[in-house]
Amino acid sequence: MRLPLKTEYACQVLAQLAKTPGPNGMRQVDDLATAEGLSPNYSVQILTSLRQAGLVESRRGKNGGYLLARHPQEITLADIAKAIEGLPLIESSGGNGGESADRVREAWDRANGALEAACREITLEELAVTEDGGDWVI
Amino acid sequence: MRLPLKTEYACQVLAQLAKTPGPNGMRQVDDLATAEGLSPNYSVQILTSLRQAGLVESRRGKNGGYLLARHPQEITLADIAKAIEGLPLIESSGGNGGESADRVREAWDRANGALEAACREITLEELAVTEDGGDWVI
DNA sequence: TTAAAGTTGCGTCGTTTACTAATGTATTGT
DNA sequence: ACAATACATTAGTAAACGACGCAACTTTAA
Repeated sequence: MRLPLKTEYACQVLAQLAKTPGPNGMRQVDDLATAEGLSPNYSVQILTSLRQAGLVESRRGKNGGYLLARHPQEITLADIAKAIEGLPLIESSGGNGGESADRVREAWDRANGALEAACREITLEELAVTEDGGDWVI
Repeated sequence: MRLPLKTEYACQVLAQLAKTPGPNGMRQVDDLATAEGLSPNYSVQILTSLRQAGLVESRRGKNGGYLLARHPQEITLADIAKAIEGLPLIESSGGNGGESADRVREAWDRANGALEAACREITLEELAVTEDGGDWVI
């Protein structure tokens, strides 16, 4: 199965935000989009999802922009994927009434659980490592 | 992301085969398809993929059918998914040249590794438990 | 007040998925 | 040998989904 591009883009945009130091590290859409090779229009839609999920905050009007809602260590791949796609990460389709359908679904549910656990251990901080070691300040 | 129906169906068909006792437990397409609520035609395509991956064997002609190529304990969700979709289980899309694209991909590669490991621990035997405890004989 | 910036919703085009159908090929009972 | 049976392969297709682009609206700083 393919990881949705939107989820990948969300990770990139957040990584970019995480590289912006300080609690007032605000960045504008065009800036983020350019740095990650995305269209500004689509980036907006992604950032909107992230805001609705509480991962970023926004300021409107002149000098507006986006900033992380919490420390990069407190944002995981699971959070990001949930914000974009919702949980579960792997969703099994309907169930067709076949004899083994329920058992198959249970098995994949367990696989999904393992994936989610792994994603909860991978934080935004790892995605935002910059070559000069510049780091987030409280 | 959605687990492809085809993968789910493959699990169901294999579970059905695993319920057929004995090393000569052969089943015909129509039989398998009916038990799992699938169309015979589509089931054939799935079974063909499974055969090409070496998970089942087939006999043509009168009294033909399908049977497992090895013991249910030796067939895992990872094997099945690989047969239908190929590895990796989670494939990240291209990479757009963005600043953080590589790091994001690495992170999801690790998540994929965890998922694959979990899928290697879930065997066909668990999918084929029958109420009367009837079991596979060598 | 005006220009800059985020917000929202709609539309659309291309790809993928989940099939159906038709035709081919191998095996076996008689 | 032959016909019935069952697997094999390929082509085609309709619906759903993903990945955007566009346009109109709202908020805010200067």
